[in-house]
Amino acid sequence: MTRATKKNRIDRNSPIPIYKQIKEIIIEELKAADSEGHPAITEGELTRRFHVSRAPVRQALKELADEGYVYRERAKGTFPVQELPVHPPNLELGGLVRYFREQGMDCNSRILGLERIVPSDDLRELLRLNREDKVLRISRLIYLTNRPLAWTQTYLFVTEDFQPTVDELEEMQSVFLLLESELGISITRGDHQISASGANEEEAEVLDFNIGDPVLVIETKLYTRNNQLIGWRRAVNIPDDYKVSFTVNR
Amino acid sequence: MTRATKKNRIDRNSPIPIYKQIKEIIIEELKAADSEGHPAITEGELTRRFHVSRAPVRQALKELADEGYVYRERAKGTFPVQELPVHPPNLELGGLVRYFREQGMDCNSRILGLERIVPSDDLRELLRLNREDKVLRISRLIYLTNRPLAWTQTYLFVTEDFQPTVDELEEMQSVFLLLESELGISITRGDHQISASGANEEEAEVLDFNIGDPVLVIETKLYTRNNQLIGWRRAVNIPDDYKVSFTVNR
DNA sequence: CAGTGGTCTAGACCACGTA
DNA sequence: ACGTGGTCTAGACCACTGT
Repeated sequence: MTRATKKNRIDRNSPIPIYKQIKEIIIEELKAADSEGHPAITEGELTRRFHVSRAPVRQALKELADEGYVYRERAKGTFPVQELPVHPPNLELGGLVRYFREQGMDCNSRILGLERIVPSDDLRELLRLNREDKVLRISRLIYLTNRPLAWTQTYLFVTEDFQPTVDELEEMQSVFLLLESELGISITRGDHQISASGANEEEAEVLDFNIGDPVLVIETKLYTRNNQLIGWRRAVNIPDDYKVSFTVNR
Repeated sequence: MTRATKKNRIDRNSPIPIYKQIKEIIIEELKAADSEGHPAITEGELTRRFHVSRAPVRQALKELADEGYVYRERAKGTFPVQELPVHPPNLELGGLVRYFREQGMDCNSRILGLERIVPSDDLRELLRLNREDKVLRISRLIYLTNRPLAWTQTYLFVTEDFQPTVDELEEMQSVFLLLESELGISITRGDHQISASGANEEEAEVLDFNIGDPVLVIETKLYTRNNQLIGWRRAVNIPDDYKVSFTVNR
C-alpha cells in the first residue's frame, strides 16, 4: 500500500449490507495494491478494523473467493490472487454490446428480425408449448469494428402485450433488460451448450463468412427466477474475434 | 414423497460437518421426489427437524442454490428446481474418461507422447519460465466407442522427480490425480478459453479428421491451490460428439 | 398478522500451520 | 503457543409476502 488513506469505517445506516461494503473496500484495495506485497487479509484483522462480528467479514471473504479475487487456506490465511479477475460477460445474459463499448471498442448491433412466430417442433417441445402457442423471435447481428461478430436468435415465450419495437431493442442492447423493466421478468439462469460447426448457407450469408468455415455456436436455455424455462437462444459467433473465457474453481 | 422413511437425525460425532449431512439428505429427497408436489423446504422446518441452529441449515441451502438444486426467494421460501442438475465434467480438470465410463459408455485413452521438453517461446512466456526450464508434456488421445473424441496436450512445470510412466497415466486416467497423489499438488483452478477453428494438418491426422473441418478448441491455464500458474493444456475436440455444457446462475 | 429468507452479534470449539 | 479459517449455537432485527 503506497501511502493510501484506508477506509476504516462502515456506514451502519446505509441500506447496503455491511459485508458488501467490506467487499467493495477490499476490491478497491486489491486494485490499488502494486502487486508487490502480499497483504494477507485475515478475518481477525477485518473484524478489528471495522468493529464488526465475524459473520459479515466471512461472507465478504467467501464471496471474494468465489469470484476469484482471493483464495483462502485453512490455518494460513486469505491471499489476493495475482491477476485480478476480468469478467468478459460471454456467458452472462445480454449486455455483450455494452461490455465491448465499455472496453472502448467500436461495437454496435442491428435487429434483423422481430416477430411472433409459431415455433419449430423442436423448440415447441423444448419449451413445452401447446400447438397454438407463439413465441417472440428476435434476430440480432452484432458488429465489432464494423465487422460481423455474432448472430443471435432469441426465442421467448411471453405474453402478447410485450411488444418491443426495433428502436427500443437497439437502444437497450439487450432484450433481457427490456423484459425486466417492462414485465418484471428477470432471466437468472442459463444452461449453455457450446459447440463448433461449419457455417451453413444462411449463417454464412448473415455473417459474411464462407460456407463450412468454423463457427462457434452457443445454445442457451433461458430460465426465470423461479426456474421456469422461458426461452432459448442460439448465438453463432465468428471464432477469430469471439472466444468464450471463464474460470472454474474447485 | 412416496412412503419413504425420512432421515431426521444428524450424526453429531461424524467428522462430516452438519451442513454437508443436511445437503446430502436434501439431495436424496429431491431425487426421490416424484416431481409432483413442491416440497418447499424452509429454514425453520429444517432447524426443527434436525435440532440444529440456522447456520448449518443456511449453509446447506446456500450451497444447494449455488449448485442449482434449489432456488430461494426472500419471504417466499426455498423451492426445488424441476430438472435436477447434471454435471458432465467438461470443464472440470481431468476425469473425462472416468465420467464417460460411469455413464456406461465405451471410453478409453491412449498416451501419444510423454516427455520433458523445452517449451515454445509463447509457452515459456505464459508460464514465466527461464530459458533453461523444461516442462513435462503429455499428449493423450481420448476415444469414445473406438472413435477419436479429443486430443489433449498438457504442459506442466514440475520438478524432475515427477516421472510418471505411460502405464500409470493410462491407469489413472488423469495426470492431475497423479500429481496430487505423488507430489501433493492439486490443480484447483482453470482459466478456460473456448474457440472454434479448422483442424490443421497435425490435428486432422491425430483425430482422423479432415483438414479445415471445424473443431472445438479449449485452452486452459492451470493453477494450483495457491494460485500459482503451473501449466497449460490444449484440448482439440471433435464437435459432433463433444459439446461443452454448463450453467450460469445470476 | 405470522412466516420467510437476509443480515448481524457475541460468543464457542475445532483442525491445522507456523514458529 | 498462537493465529488461521471452518463450523456451530442462540439469540436478534429487518424487509418482504402471503393470509
